[in-house]
Amino acid sequence: MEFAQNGRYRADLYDCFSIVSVFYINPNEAFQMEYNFTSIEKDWQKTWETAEVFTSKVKEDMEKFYVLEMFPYPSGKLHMGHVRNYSIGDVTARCKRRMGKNVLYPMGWDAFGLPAENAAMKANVHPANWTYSNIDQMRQQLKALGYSYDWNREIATCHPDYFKWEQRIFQQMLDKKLVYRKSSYVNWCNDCATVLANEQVENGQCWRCGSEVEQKELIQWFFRITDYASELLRDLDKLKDGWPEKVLTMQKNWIGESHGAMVTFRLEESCNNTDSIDVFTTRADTLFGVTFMSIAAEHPLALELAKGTSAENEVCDFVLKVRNEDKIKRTSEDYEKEGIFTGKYAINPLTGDRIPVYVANFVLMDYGTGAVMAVPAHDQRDFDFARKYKIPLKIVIRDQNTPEHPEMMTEAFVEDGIMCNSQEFDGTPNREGIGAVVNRLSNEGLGKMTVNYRLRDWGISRQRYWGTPIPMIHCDKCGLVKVPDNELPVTLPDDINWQDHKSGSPLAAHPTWKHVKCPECGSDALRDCDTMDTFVESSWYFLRYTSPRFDHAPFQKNEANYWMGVDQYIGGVEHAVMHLLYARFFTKVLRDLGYVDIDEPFKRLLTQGMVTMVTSKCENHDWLLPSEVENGKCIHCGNDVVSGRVEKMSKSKKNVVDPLQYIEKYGADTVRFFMLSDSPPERDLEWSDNAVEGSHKFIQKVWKLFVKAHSRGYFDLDCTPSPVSVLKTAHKALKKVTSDMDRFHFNTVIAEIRVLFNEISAMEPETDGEKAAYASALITGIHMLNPFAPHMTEELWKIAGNSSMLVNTPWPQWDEELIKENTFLLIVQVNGKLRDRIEVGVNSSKEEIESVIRESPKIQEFLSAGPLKKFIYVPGRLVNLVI
RNA sequence: GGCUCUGUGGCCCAAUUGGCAGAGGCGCUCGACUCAAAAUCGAGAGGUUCUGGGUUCGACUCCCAGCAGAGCCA
Repeated sequence: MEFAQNGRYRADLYDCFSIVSVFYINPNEAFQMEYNFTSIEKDWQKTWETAEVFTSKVKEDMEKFYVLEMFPYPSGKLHMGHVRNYSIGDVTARCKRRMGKNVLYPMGWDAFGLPAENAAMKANVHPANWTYSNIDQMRQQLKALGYSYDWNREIATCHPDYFKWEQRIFQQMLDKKLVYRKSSYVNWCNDCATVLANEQVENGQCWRCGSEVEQKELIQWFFRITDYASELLRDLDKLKDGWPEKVLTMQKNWIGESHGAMVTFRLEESCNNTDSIDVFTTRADTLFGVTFMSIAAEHPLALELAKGTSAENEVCDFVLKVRNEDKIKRTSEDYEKEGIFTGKYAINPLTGDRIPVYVANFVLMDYGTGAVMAVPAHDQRDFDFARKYKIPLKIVIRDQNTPEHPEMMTEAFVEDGIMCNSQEFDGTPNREGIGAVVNRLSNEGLGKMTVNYRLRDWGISRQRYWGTPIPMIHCDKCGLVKVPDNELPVTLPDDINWQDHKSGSPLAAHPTWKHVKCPECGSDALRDCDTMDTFVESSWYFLRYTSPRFDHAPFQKNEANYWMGVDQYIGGVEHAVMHLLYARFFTKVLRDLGYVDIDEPFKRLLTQGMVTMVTSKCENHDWLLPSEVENGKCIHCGNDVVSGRVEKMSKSKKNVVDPLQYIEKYGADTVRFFMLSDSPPERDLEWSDNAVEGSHKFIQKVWKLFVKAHSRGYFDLDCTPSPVSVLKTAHKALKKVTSDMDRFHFNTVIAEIRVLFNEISAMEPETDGEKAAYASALITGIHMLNPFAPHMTEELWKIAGNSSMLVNTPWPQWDEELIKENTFLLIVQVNGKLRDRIEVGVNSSKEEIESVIRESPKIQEFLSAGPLKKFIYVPGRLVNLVI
């Protein structure tokens, strides 16, 4: 039976299979012959689910493989970034499964967070209802894509059975002194009465209400991640084979280890019971050049020092002004450096010089001790500051070009040189001087070598509703008391007045929720009304997946030890620092709490590129959706549309397409196939309707080839395939595909599969042996295509007469004998330039090759031109004659 | 300003250890089919591998300098 190859047939495919096409073929066969992706995909999804083929269990005798994608926030709508992320993961999972690994491939929801509260305010729908209904929608969308998740392990972090254990972990961390409370400055919106994350501050204003954001000092809960700074840095080494270099670098920079010295500067007169200020410096060699000191506006002494001096009011104004400024702005290069003299002096520990103490706007409390020794002659920022405020400079390192007098300097001297004006250290190269100076300080009890980290402790308090309640109680008599074990989880109250935007934390504003009896003394007490940063939930969810319904602990140790670590983690590079660092931290903490025996959660990490698309702009209607552009014109006004840059798909630029529409139009297999076919996973992928169309055509072509072979009975032949070219191509492809799969080169895998099907479609088999070879090549092709287009290949597998499921069928093995070549095309170069190609035997010796070459007329020409100086032979590839 | 990554036909991208620059897709041209078009099938064109140096018998690949873009940090 031939397939109708006219326009109407194809149009029918597009119109979702009107009955017309059935008239071309036998009605009984029509059902199974049509590529009706809608029903094929639905049927197989149901079959897989019923047969529980993706359910995973610990099998000690099998090698495990844990594939994980960064779980989504349940916004309710899948976008192309998700589709790409999960398609990469699913191909990996399906492939490893068929290669004999015991695969764990779970999915769940990062379900706490602000959008649910915004929805509650806007639409008066409870955050829980909003979230769970979004989850239902998204789960359905994921299922429609045919991802092979073990849905039995699904978790939602907003479920009490999940955050109960987070509360337990919090309390255990508290016992281990890994949790503490301290006062710190936060972005605060007065109107919304809440803390804002840095990314919620836009141009110094609240992203939601637009009012001015202030810096407010607030008591907050912190995780002592700095206790693990050194291990987090050191263990990056264990990841260097499996993680992208750039992520490792980013983490390393973020932790920011620097070796230096802590130096104590005595205050001339003690202040507020403090008689010294500590500074951290990596440049102890410049200590003799210190001419002033700068402290942060947030430094506890900033206001105290000026008390009682004539400058008190001015300093106070300045400090308060600076404290309200955005921290990111304060560290930027073009920020105007300002400061004010507090009127007090510190003493240089080595020279005894009086050092004026300034408050400076560019010094942050977050780094080091919040106080820095200023060496204007050898630090550009200090230099600028000193010039501005007419503070003297002192040169303590010089080379031959250093001017005699500091006044002659036009910029700071930051190079290495020889120390001068430095007492006994004069003449010492400054690098050596660092250790020598610290030695003296340490002998005199005024300083010591120390390691400083840029990494700060992790502030986890959020004055929000939709998060994990902090399981603590404040009692006037007993202080901070843990909520007893048998009262966990502390759950959220349901009856919140969402129309009241102004009362800040909904938990604090709730009339009854916070009022409890102290578990220790029974007197009236208050619940802690903060909830945890949602990054906490995502810091251990991969462990919960290993025993998601376990109800005696966060997870079961033996299950976790079997499945962990994650063999392949896949997600966006935007989580390169925060999430991945927090998850690494939590893993180490849980290890130290005895829950699991691993040091690192993610063995291999793949950061997938973005899905990009060209942007379109109309001068009357601004950015346009792809659907608002027709033939280069705006559909609203007919003006020419200007195509902008290819950028990450974003709602603001409107260069977005909806995955669901494409699934409906082309099927999940086509969409998945396209997501992986063009670019390697770690690079950006440009969305193009034409290319998607191309993927669909290929999928259809495979279908048609297969159906044709089936109708001609090729799959029923009981004879040995002839070793024809197409069979050889199939086995070669299989070999390359198998190895490229491992390297995540899915785009080259797909290219290889296309090559095979191109050759198959060009072949007209005649003998039974050829027909059998043809069928065998098709089957091999289906095997390789299966992880990418699982539904269609499963259907074809069935059509070919198999009663088993392809998902359960082991990955095929190529026949090395079949792909072995006896000869190869030898490249002959003369002086590096290609001059001839000669077919030679694979096992030819160097001598045989040389004599063959000498017979080549083309080469003889060159040989006669001069003596052969060198004969280079690369076995199996080429020779190069140097003449 | 520092660090990292990327740069190959018009476009997305291959090229495994330094060894023939081209696998695959999109687009384009031509042909077959058609009254015509679409689709399908077949054929084909298309190059300073970002630039300039260096190492080498030989460089897309390694090194140095620069340019452009992206990311991270300051």
